[in-house]
Amino acid sequence: MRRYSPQYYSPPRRSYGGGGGGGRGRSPPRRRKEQNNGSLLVRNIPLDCRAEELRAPFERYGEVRDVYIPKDYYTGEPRGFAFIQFVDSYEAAEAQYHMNGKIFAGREISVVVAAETRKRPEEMRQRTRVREPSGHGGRRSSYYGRSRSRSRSPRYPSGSRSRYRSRSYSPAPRQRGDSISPRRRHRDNPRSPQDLPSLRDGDHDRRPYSPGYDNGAGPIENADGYDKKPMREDKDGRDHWRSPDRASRSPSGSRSRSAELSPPRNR
DNA sequence: GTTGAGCGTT
Repeated sequence: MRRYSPQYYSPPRRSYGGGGGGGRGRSPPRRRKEQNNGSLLVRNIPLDCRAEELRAPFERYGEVRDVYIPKDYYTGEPRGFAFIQFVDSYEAAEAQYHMNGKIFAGREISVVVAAETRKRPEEMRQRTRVREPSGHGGRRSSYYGRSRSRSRSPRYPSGSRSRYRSRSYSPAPRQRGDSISPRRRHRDNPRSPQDLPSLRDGDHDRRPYSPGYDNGAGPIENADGYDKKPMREDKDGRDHWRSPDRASRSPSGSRSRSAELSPPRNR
């Protein structure tokens, strides 16, 4: 058995001077070809900052593959930081070095190298949801006050696989000649015979995502007192709306744990 | 091929 000598081992702190918690020291102190995966973490960005706006200054240093602004899973509010994934990690490092401490939108942003690639919902679940120790019923959700205002209902997360996916990311700008799908064969589209007529019309600006920034003021809010359901009420809409547990519900009436894993409903 | 619920702030 090899035991680690009690030598003075300093915990891996942020190696890259993110100056702010970036890097997280998750990366081992080992010298690697690149100390990043091409992902940068940008902190201190305005909440109403758009991915495109962020991408612009960063693209100067390299090709940005993706820009992602994580939002609260439950509230849907931006958290004030963003991830910028570069195609080349070297460029990412350059961008990090140059953009770190730069003034963006009147704020000094901190750019650090991201730890790793994005996390999966599964990981997120464990992360955001504290797993209570089995045995004792000590239910203590002492993680950050995530569900601060649960007035708003989440955009129907993965659980509902709805197409309402709020993608606040802006995919890499595809240069012409490299179209992802030159011809999309529509299998059956009874609803819209034409698939996005004005989408690829000339040099239209790439607007892959229209977030709930509609009015800028509030994301998506139905505080009008109007209890409008986000989900579609189309006739076929409810057809989709089929609880998974309902179909596979055990005859014994045992509650599917799907409900437990499911995010907190609005009520 | 992907995945967006990413390391965070009051």
